Amino acid sequence: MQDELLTIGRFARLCRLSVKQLRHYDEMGLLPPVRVDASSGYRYYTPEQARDALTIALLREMDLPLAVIAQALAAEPESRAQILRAERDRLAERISRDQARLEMLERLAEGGLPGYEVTMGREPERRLAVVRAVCTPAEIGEKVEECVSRLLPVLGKARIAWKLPLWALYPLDLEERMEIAVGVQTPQGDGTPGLEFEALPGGPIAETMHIGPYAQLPLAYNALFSAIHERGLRPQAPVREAYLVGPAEAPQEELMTRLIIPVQESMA
Amino acid sequence: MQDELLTIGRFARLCRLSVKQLRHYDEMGLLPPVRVDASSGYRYYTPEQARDALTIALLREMDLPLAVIAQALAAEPESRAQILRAERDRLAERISRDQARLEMLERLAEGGLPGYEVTMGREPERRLAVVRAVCTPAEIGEKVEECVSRLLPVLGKARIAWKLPLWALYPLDLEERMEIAVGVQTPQGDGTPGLEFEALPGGPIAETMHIGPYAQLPLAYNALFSAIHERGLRPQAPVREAYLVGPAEAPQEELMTRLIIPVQESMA
DNA sequence: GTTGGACTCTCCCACCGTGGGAGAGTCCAC
DNA sequence: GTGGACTCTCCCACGGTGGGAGAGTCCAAC
Repeated sequence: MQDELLTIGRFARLCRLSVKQLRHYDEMGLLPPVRVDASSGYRYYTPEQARDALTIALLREMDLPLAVIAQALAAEPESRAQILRAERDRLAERISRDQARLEMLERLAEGGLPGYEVTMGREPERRLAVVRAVCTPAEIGEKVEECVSRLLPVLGKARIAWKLPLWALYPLDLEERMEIAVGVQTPQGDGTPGLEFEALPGGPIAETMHIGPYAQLPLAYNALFSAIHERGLRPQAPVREAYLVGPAEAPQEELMTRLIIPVQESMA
Repeated sequence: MQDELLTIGRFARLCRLSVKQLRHYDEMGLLPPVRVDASSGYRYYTPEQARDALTIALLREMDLPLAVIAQALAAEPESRAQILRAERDRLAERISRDQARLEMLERLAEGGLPGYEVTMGREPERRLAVVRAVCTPAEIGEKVEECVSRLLPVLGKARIAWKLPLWALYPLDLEERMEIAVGVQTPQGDGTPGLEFEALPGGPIAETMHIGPYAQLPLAYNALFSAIHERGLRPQAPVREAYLVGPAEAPQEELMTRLIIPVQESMA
């Protein structure tokens, strides 16, 4: 008795979808009714279509875009699994982003925005031995780690004396292609292969201390840049981070990072 | 020197916002420029406005709606913290929903949709002693637990003999106000205060077995309803779940739940 | 002065998925 | 054949952002 045709309203109730949704899925070719009456335009569905409709509802529940669902429904099981895995990864990434957001929001809600004390001061000249990398804003964490694990062996092999803390240098703007540098202060090492040098000029800077996970650094930068702009100063690249207490020495919550941004009087 | 005025482009670069965004925030009154040239319409910002702009950027980064950001900026610190806490809760809830989605997607990607074997069969008549509750789809889990912890003491006190498994009954449609029932099969107990009785008629049913967390039940229902509709049958309320292995006996991954939906030949 | 290039303005349209509502037409049971 | 429930199409709304058209403005270099 499968030939029985269902009007859109009935079919919608069966599948827990709205009539609007079904019409939309028809329009976009995702789930066309088996029959559309030529004169009245009425859509008619068969009960067998409930399988696809339910699957659509299920995948929508998981927030897959309709376009992706369309692909998945049309694909062979293997490439369908491929698509679903890709969506799973997308979702997993969103969750981890949201986790970071949640922790920041937590901190904001508890401590309020004024949680950071920004100090204007002067930095001495420093000469850093660095290694460099290019990355997107999202990759910063891993790239810095990678840089550290490239840097330390080179320093060791060349028997270069250096002192903590580790430093990292960043451009002022978070672009899709940012060049970063990770290094340590040292007077030695000229000409060591794999090593480059960065002369950080001394001068006026704004700084603050961030205590907590690196994912919450944006809070500190918010305070820092606010303070700089409010004073009518201009930030100067590169932004410098000094890792006073790093992940090897303490848990996430106790990491200490000193953030330094060189500034220049804007008009003077 | 704070009186220096910035054009929208400069200001946008300062705050890592796009010109479009700034114009939008102006239109909606969230961040109006200090000065708008009457004849040219040019917007001019002061460096002090960077604080608000950066805060907006920060909160947007955490996905707060602009309307909420506007509230938060305008509010006193205490009610601001209130707002942020509310947003935090919203985000936390989204994360947990996404977690459930992720697990389902995982299962879908690995096992594929055909992971469920649906059996058509017959159920005998059953008489359940139940307690009832009203809830939204999201609350089902906790409400069922609560029902169980209401049910068992009543049964114990009234010295009613009953047998496992625990059953739950649900309406066919997941509405905002769903009435659910949780109970056990027993021939006794008439008139016990706090206890109601539900006579489940025997007859044709469709069933499947779900193994895994309750958050993944939608997958099983998808298969179950698909099978029912494909055969041209009509599901009959109430949907029955039998908790063969519950959370007290096994970890999440090993929970066993039997899903039963009574059916009726659609035309016969 | 004038010119050119970088900037800005406003206005409209697009995305995504869904819902609301208008106004007209259709189905079916009584 | 009539009423009520259903369906149709078409447009607009939400959120926040971006793209692009076409016109106007600013400022520095010549």
